[in-house]
Amino acid sequence: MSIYVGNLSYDISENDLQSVFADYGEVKRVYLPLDRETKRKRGFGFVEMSNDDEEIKAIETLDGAQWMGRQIKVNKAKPRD
DNA sequence: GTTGAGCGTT
Repeated sequence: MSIYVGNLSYDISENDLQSVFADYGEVKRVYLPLDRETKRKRGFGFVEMSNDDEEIKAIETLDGAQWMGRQIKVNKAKPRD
């Protein structure tokens, strides 16, 4: 299972994301997709935790939280197609 | 500023 994190500042890094979610459990993977052509950040990212319960807890706690001056959105991510 | 990649046979 993976987590979708939206409404992020374009100024954050994968390390920033990892730091936030690491507070709820071990972060297995973090990914900030860049625009395939411009290489610029798209304002959202993905996080995977080692433990699903901690992952759910992180989603519930961080969704709608104020972070870097923005109210972030956190949800269970959909698998890629 | 809201759902990731690549051009390959795991």
